[in-house]
Amino acid sequence: MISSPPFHETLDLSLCGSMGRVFRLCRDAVTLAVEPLGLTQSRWTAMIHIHHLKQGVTQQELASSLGIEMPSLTRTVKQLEQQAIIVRRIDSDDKRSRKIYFTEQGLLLLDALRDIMAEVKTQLYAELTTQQLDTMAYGLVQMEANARRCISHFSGEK
Amino acid sequence: MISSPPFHETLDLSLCGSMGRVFRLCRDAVTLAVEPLGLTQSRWTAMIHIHHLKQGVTQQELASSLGIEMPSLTRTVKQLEQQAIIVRRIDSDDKRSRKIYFTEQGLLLLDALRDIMAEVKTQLYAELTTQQLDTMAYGLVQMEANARRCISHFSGEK
DNA sequence: TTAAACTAGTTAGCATGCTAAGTAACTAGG
DNA sequence: CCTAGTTACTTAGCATGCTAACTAGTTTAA
Repeated sequence: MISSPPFHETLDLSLCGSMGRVFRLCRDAVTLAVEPLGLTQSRWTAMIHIHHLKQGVTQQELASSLGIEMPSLTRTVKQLEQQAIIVRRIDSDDKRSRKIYFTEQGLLLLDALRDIMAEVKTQLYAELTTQQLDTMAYGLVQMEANARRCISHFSGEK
Repeated sequence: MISSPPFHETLDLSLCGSMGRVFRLCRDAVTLAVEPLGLTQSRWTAMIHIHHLKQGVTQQELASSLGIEMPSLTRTVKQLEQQAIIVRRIDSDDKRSRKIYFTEQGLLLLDALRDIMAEVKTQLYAELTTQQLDTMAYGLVQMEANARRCISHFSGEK
């Protein structure tokens, strides 16, 4: 157990630097594993979210699920469409929004992706107990709330 | 306590997506708070690390401390030098390496920065016990090791 | 001692996040 | 019904991470 030095000493330095580094490494691990499928990080992440949200999701909903802004998503969905992994159809009820569906080819790719991800995930969570993972999840949720409060505090102050 | 649903359900979706999102939010919180100082995230992060590593640190050492690659750092130190926050001097013992020092102006800025960061840090860690923070730190260290192993596994396989 | 290998740093160009500002479609108030 | 505001999406351009490939010192070994 790496319990000393404690968090506020180990990570004080970079504050959230460790989180960013671990995030990039995990991302790279998956991206490397799915490389044979020709997907980048933003593309495989989006595919997984589309799958969980069910097909016919709007870009707005997808962006929100991914926790990114619309312009960031626009680029990714355009690429997925160019690769013929998804198609976008204008919603007949609201012609502003575009609903996303997997193509047949996209569905095949999704299956392959999910198999590989299950494998990688096991490796990334190795040596961590469910309880530790839960504590981390709780901490992340709490820090997210704290950060949002902090951001509105400082931007309101301006 | 947000203990249900557990980690592997809440975060399965994005795998490390939450981490990335929280990381970006924390970063934005600090960057917003230090905005009056005219610093971007990469610049204030580098300043804090230079401070902890002591002046005269090489770019190599700094990049390693930040957990980023040399080319990423090159851009940042160049900007810090342009802003007259640091100076770089060629090491007389090894003319390839450039050692980094704060200017007087840079030291003043550093003090202001550290004051603000102490404040923000308190807000970001609010509602989290030392034990929870330690568990998170431990988890991050473990996941970092897992990810590195995973990456070498998959790149070796090619 | 001199050629090969390594190391510190740079440059160029990609991936992915963002904000600001624009367009087109929908909604609500007069 | 028309204007004003809102909403979904796009475009343009910045910030920061990366890899690949270069320069120029340093080290190693024949």
